[in-house]
Amino acid sequence: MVQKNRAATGKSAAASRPTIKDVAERCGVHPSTVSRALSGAMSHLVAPEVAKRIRAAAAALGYLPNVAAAGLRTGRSGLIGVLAPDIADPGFPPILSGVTETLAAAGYATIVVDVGPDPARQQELVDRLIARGVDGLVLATVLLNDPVVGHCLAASVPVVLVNRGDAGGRLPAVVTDDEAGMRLAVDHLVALGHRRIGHIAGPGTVSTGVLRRAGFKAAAGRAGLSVHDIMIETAHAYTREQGRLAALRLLDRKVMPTAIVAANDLLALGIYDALAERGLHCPADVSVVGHNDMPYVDMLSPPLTTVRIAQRDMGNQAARLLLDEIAAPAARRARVVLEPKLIVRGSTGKP
Amino acid sequence: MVQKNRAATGKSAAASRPTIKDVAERCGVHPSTVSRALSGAMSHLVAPEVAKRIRAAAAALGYLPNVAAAGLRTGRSGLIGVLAPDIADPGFPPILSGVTETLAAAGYATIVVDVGPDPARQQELVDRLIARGVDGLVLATVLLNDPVVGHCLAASVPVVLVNRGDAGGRLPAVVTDDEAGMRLAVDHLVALGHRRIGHIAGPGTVSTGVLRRAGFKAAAGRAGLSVHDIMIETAHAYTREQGRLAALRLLDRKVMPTAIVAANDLLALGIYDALAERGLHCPADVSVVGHNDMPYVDMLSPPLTTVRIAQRDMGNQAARLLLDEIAAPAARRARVVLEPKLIVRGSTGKP
DNA sequence: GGAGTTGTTGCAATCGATTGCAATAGGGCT
DNA sequence: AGCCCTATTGCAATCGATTGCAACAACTCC
Repeated sequence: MVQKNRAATGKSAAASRPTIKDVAERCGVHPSTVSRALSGAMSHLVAPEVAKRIRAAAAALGYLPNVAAAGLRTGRSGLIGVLAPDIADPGFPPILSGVTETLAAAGYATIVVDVGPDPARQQELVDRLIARGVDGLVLATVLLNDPVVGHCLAASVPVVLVNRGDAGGRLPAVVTDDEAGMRLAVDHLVALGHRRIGHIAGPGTVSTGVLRRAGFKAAAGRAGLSVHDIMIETAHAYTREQGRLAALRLLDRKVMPTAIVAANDLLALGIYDALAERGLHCPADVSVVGHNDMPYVDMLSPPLTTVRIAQRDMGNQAARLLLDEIAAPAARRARVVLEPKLIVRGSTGKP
Repeated sequence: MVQKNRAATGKSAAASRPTIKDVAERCGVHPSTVSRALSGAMSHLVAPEVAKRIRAAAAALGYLPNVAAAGLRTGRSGLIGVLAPDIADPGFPPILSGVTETLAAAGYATIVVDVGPDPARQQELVDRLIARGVDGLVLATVLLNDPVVGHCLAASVPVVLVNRGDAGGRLPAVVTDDEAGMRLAVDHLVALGHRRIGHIAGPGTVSTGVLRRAGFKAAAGRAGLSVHDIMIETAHAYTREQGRLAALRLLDRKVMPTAIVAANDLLALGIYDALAERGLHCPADVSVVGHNDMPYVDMLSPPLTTVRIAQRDMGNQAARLLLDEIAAPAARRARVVLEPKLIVRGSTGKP
């Protein structure tokens, strides 16, 4: 009687959604039959006419299968965790967009978590995601020697790195060719006639920081610049403000560079700030090259010359790699390296 | 023997994480005791010394409670679904950041879903989230008369709207005072001496589109402008490209406006594009005012004068509202309206 | 010394769906 | 007519954690 009542009340029965049992009762069949009829893989086991009746009843009741309950039984949650350094950083959304696009197409939902500055917190967040039963992890946050890598390996949960790699190459990753990107930037400046070139490097703890710095030095050497021609300052974080501070340090040196290559567009924004502060003009006094080609840098004054990396594509590929790994956990650790491209705009000119 | 083996093998036992049962066996107690010891609310029911032993064993095993299983029993998942119009739109991340910040502090994780253009898809995505057992929903995507509102009401799942409202005010929402924002913009331009002012309105299907358009008209009237002084073009979407097209329509009229107010910063970017295309200069030929103060519009050329809305705060308040609603489903439908602020930069000047 | 507390712990049902196995019915075959 | 095979369905265990209820011990109090 009670059930009858509940069924009759229908949706006004507040929080309690209809379950597979309600559908079964309404059709006079066993819950397992309903499960099979709605399942896709097992639906060939149920008579077509009965299946149709069940689908109709499910629709009429507004039945939605409880994914968590199914996941408990099957051991797969259909959830993927994504660790982001900072969602508000305009460089990240395109990557995320690519990741979710590919994962959604494969039936996965994504939980995005902002890590913040504390790396210890990162480990805890990974645990929280594992506790939620994620089927895999995308990390856009790893440091070069990050304990979280070992942690993930120990937990034997499928993981891919995106945008940043780890030192040992112990996990599959999708990154860009950081050294090639810097070579594009330096060669462009040298071709314009620059010889005193500065570099604002990213933090020494992340792969893009050290690889782009190394790429800068290598490219300068290959172009025939001496160690006295180049000057490097390190930004302590990939932020506009840290870019400004590092740029000021560069501009206050005895001999000022005629061009500056930033490891990141956000740092380049900071260079613009510093130049304005010193009353200098770009590109007349100092040329500036960014890195990443984040959205809308073509609207800056002057439009930013920068190294474009295929962020959305990076996200797509990372997702695909993760799906592969979920399907075949034994698969080899892949490392995809994407080619960057120089986009010349108005922030670079002859010295 | 088998269990013993598995326990001894420890973490190398591949996919199978330790369960509450493993912890219980290791301590020689019943699983329910472990649950209580680790629970927080029920931990006062277990002897302190036993609790300590249990916590130690849990840590040693690397035990993480299976959130999905707990949720199945308790009926709460600790998940909140967020529907976004477009993660890549730079106006959205600050809102999202505020939402997740407040929700994370309350122990909730968020699933962010990009809706895309198709509204029917939105309904399906809501269903998918409900099937995942979300405890609440944040919608940043609703149209003025959106069927999804009724859908959510029928499903009796806690919901708040953010940034955009619905026509009937049937759901709690956190929005900005769109009409006040337009008044700020129009008054500023009129004070500078402008009389022929154009407006690029957002789509007529979303609240910000119609309210800002109405606010523009009202402000113009109040400032003494006649209907012949003002001219309005509608953008079919909040994108740079649609802004460009609408701006071109405005610039090609017989009498050109000396200033244009955009319903959105992205549309304002499109105005910049259109001006460049026609060889016009801002603010010398045409002044431009944006709306939202999205990140880095201060770096544009010229820096954009715009109406700032407190996006992060908006996200925070929306999350808080949702938490209230989850705690007390019967609570009254609140509507929080935030005050916008005019940020004057270089894109506006005398006509 | 017996009754009544208080503090701890175990038992077993439960959440909703999935799936291997058993059971049934009906058809075709010899 | 009897047997086997196949198609369809039901049964019951299971995933991992939570929680009301019962059981039990130690202790207090009269």
